[in-house]
Amino acid sequence: MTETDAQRTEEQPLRPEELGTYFALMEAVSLLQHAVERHLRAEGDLSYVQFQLLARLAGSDGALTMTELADGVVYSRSGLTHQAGLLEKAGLVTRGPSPDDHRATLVALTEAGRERVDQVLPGHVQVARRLLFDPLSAQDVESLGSIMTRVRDHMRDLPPRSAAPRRGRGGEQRANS
Amino acid sequence: MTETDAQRTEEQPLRPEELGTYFALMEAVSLLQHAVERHLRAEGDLSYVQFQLLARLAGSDGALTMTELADGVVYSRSGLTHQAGLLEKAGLVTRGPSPDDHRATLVALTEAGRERVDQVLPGHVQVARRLLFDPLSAQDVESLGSIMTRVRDHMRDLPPRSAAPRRGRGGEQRANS
DNA sequence: GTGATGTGCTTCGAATTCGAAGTACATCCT
DNA sequence: AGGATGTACTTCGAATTCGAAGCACATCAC
Repeated sequence: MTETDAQRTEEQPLRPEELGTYFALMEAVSLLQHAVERHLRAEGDLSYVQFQLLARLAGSDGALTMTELADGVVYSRSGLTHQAGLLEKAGLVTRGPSPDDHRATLVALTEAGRERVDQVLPGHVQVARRLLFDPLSAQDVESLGSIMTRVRDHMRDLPPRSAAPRRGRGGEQRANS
Repeated sequence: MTETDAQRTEEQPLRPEELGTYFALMEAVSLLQHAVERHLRAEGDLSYVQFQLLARLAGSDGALTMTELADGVVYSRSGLTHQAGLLEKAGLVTRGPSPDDHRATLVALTEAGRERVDQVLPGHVQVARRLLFDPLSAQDVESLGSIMTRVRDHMRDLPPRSAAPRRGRGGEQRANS
């Protein structure tokens, strides 16, 4: 974190090295995500989002509010409402009002939900291992983890909305037609 | 530490190191993808897929068939048909029959399509730089590129089908139709 | 206490994606 | 040739996602 040029984020194009890295990253993750999704659908009749929600509930032993549950998984509350409704209809979670906040909804995992997670988790892990970790060395895994953790934390701290990132001095205008 | 190669892809759970790497990777790319998508929509009224298609056409100067164009971008031909139709209706590409294969459709970039790409590319690159490359050193970029290129090529070479999750018991035969 | 603002969640509509079935052309086998 | 198989692409229907608008509750100001 020593040499951080303040002007790097200006108008400079990406160098070939960076471009290749960017494309490889996006395509690899896209492939991985589709493979994982297909496996989850086949083995447990779950979408990736649904699995993420169940896994997050399994992780934190208590119940979570809709907003806490959505954090980092979906980008709209309505999407979560839909998925939570499906999971509830499938008997994998329960929804109930919070005693604390009477406008919040607490979501909790049912026994069937926990079983479903346990059912698909091994296969999920196996796909990740075969597609992602097999061609990597232990050193690669550590580097990748360090890099992506940094990137993720960086993005989380950035203004999530495009709300005035920095008092655009000069041309921010978009001559649209 | 002893490496049991043969059983790595078996039933072993991921070690905490690997799990953290996996989650960080997926979440970071998800965040990046959403940010990029929003930017493309705002600046050029394009979805990420549409931009990828246009960029791919701009890269290879000639025309491409639908299948070539879809490769690595969408995972169903029907999705490409839909998007190509939208792009054609917007005047960004043209579709015509191939003189070689009379069942293939050649897609080519129009002048307006090239202009659109040039219009959104700087902003796209800027988002990628700000979100992805800013917190990374040159060494990180190189490592990430090397790792993800390897992973991507590994996935491309794998059997794309998810068949035979277990040793083939039961029938896979289609005695129908 | 009453009103104004903010938070949590849910409909509602539009856009996108995929898989399965269908059509048109090409290629291979006998 | 003639027929079977394979390839390229296009409808068609189902499922998912997001954003905007709306409702219910909470919190703050006066």
